[in-house]
Amino acid sequence: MFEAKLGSAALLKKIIDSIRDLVSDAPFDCSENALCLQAMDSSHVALVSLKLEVGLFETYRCDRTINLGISLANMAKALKCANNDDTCLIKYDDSETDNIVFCFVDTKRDKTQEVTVKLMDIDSEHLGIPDQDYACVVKMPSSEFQKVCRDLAMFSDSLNVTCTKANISFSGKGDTGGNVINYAPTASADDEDKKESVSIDLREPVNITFSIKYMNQFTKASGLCDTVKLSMSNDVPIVVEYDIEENGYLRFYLAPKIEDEEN
Amino acid sequence: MFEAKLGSAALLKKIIDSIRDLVSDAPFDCSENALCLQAMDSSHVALVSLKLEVGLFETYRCDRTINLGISLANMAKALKCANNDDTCLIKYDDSETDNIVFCFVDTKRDKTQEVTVKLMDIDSEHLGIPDQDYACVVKMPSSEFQKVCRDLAMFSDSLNVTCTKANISFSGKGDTGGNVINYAPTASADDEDKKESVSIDLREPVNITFSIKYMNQFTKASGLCDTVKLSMSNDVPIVVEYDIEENGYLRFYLAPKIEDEEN
DNA sequence: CACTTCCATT
DNA sequence: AATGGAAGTG
Repeated sequence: MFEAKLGSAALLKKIIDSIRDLVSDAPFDCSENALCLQAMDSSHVALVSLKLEVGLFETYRCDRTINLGISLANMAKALKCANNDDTCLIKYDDSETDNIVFCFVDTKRDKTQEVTVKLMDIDSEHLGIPDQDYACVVKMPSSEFQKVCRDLAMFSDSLNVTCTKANISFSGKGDTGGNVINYAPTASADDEDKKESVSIDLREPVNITFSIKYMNQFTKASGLCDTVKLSMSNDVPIVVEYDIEENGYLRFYLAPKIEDEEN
Repeated sequence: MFEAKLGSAALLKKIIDSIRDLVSDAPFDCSENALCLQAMDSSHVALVSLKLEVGLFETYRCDRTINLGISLANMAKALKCANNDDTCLIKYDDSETDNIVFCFVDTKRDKTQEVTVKLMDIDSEHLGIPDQDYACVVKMPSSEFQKVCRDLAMFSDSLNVTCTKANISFSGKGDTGGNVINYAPTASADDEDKKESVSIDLREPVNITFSIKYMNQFTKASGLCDTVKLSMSNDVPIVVEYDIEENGYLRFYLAPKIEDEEN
């Protein structure tokens, strides 16, 4: 038996909407401490890692570790049935192993809704991702990063990040044009302005290039968190991370492009 | 000579837009007391019945009963020419029997517009629909019913309604999932809350199933009225009714699906 | 947060 | 032409 209740269905909606274009079917790992999901995107280039800790839920009960494979398209359909501030209970009953049930309650309307979604078998290749130290960690407003990616995509297929202590530069170049965007990290470390500012925590300079198409997929999660954290080292996958209400995260991993010298 | 003037073209726009996908050509019965329309949908499964009583019009003149066949696509085109709060005069002149004319006036712009639409011959099979007593009459916010139909369509082709004194339940089930929506009728019969609430007037319990595709067509009329009335008896066509400003109605009739037992 | 409208897509 | 998504308004 697994049962977990979210105060509002909106959160889960946002999460699923931001990964469903990347991953069509995903295994949810339900355990005592958290609800997790890890999956490669369909072309096996990017990795999505989601963690929703117990603290996010109003109630949480997980009798035994279990893995539930779900079509995210169907899950999105189910969540679309909820109003944003409906309560959302996720329920899996061991006696009814084919399905997962989402119960939405709108108390002010005396309305109850039980949406059932069929489960599926997914071989969950739980990739151990090493927690590693990165040469450079940048935090910036997620809407700002979203715009950077959108703007660079105008002319380019790839996004180059060059970061020093004094500056972070995003750039892209294509046949018909190019674009370079620079941010100086905000001097004041005031927590006040933090949300609006770009901060750079740098051990050594970084110069690294990614497919912008995937980046633009990732930034669909911008609504989850005001701030995005980019963790980078040369020649290592970037981590694009959105915190979820202090009790979880949605992380995207993307390997750098191998630069074809002059081609 | 037939001449009837509506205070705003918006009303007629809404009406035509909500039935034009169901019925492509329709006969308007103009008589002394009302402008009526009855038509089967193109696949002869659903019936649309519209009545616009004299009270809806600012002026109304109908010398003799007459039937005007119109392509609703063309009528929609004509109405699209009007601003929503233009005045709308519908005019048919016996000396010009090929056409109907819509005159739109935007007084604050001193703008006048005459749109002429060609008439067509339609054999109007005026089906006498018996006024009957239904086992169950439910009133609920039309937007709510619209959402119910939309949500059920996510996983199912059909909508089952089960209604008792204490509860109304809409449900649907498909291969990949299902959905059950329950409403407890609002206890307070306060007219105040009436718009927000679900009311059930039940003589005997009902359990009946319909094609959701047609229901979703019907609910396009939700903008006409805050409340929808569902009149049901087992094995009898449902009536989905939207009142039009206390002086008319738009009703949809749909025969129940014959349940294939276990298949 | 929800509704409405508009735009883009299939 | 219809559906679904996005944006702006109340």
